[in-house]
Amino acid sequence: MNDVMSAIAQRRTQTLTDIVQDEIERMILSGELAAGERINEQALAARLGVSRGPIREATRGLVRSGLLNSVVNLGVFVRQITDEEANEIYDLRAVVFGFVCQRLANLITPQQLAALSGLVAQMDDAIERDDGASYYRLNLEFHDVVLDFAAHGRARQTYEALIKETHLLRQSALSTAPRMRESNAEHRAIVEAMAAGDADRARRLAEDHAHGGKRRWLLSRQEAEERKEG
Amino acid sequence: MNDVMSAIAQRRTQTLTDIVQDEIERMILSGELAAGERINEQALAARLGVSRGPIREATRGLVRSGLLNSVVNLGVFVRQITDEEANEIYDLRAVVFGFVCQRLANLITPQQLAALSGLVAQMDDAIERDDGASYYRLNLEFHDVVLDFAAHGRARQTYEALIKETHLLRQSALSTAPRMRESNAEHRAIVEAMAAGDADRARRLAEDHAHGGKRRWLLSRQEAEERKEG
DNA sequence: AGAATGCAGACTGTCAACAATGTTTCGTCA
DNA sequence: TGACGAAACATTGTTGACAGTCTGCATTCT
Repeated sequence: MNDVMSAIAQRRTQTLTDIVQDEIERMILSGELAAGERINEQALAARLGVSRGPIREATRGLVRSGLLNSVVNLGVFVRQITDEEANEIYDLRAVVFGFVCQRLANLITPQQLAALSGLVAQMDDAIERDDGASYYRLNLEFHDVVLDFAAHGRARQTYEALIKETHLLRQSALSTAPRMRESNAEHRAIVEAMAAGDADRARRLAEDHAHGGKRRWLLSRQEAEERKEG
Repeated sequence: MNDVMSAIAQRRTQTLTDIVQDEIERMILSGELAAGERINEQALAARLGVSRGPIREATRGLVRSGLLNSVVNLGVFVRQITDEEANEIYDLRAVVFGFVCQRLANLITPQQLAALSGLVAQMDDAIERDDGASYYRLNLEFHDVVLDFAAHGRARQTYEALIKETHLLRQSALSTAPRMRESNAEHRAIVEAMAAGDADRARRLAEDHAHGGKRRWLLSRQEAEERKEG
């Protein structure tokens, strides 16, 4: 019964194009589609059991949001991000996250502060247990919750679009314990600035934290290169 | 001869969908399509002499970039921006413009400084001549040039997307002389901060300037309301 | 042997038709 | 007269087919 309801509701609010778009997005972010790879319309249409129309409409949207790029008469490809573009994306991420934290510092409630502190504590635990997977998940949740609390829809939207693009980098998310410790210390400092109601400091720390993310990315990439060469 | 070349080049780089997309975007930004208005696929297809396929693909892209929104089985509509959304967009614009000016302050050349100063002077002239149209054009050019000089593709892209969204507000661009003077004084201050190499100050001034844009928008809207009531 | 040409297959770009959904009009009944 | 229902119309969602373009390979010519 509930299935039927949800199926109908689904059908009422989602078109095939929407479903296909989500699916392609998922395939890209999960790495199922590698950067630079071409999307074969016919093959994908056959696999999903739809015609090429919805596929083409879906890819159009993803082209516009930067996940794909399109070449006339050749098709659409999963976007390959250059180092320079990655740098720029990180820059903007830092700026937007800084803004969000500045804003949140001015309107955060004690309950929200407790929630953020709790997450930081949980991340500390995960580091002690050397549980990288949990840390990764909690880290995502921390940023997600901050975006939620800041209650700024457009900032959230922009930030999430940027995050999706960085996912195109397919960077090894694995991080060493020292790096996780460093990152979480920055989290704690941000929360403390918010607790003190020091919006400017919260902003500066948040920007530094995001830039730290770029630095840690560059480091882990460099190490990967060295492993490959050695 | 050159015509042939360009015609082929056109065909090589632009598909019908691209052309339609540009056209719809133009129609929205020029006000030809009002906010909230529905886009009739058949009618538009007939007018442009194409089939509905390219129209649908084009609208999909514009939905993704926020200029249109789509309702299943009803069609796509020119997006209507609420006051809250407009506020949020102005917030982000300020943040991005601040970042751009901060960056530019660190790498601007004497020639570029001279170019910006020149624009500020021209705007002063336009104000003295009470030439609102010229001021409007020069103001756009000033921001455009700043974005250019800053050489940050992603920031430019994000900023321009935000600008397009604010165009959905269809605000009377007319501005009074005192307001233009205020705005241009802010321009001059930004350029001076850049000349001094004071990136932090340039950033702060640029953010204030963008927030001033929001304030001036609210004022002119309020006046419009009062005119309507009175 | 190497370069140019022609051909076949695969794929994208575009279109027209069909199916499903929403809206309006008009007639009927209380 | 006004509310209700059904049929006609308009519009979107989806599909399959056709035309144009690109790629790779075989063939031909030098």
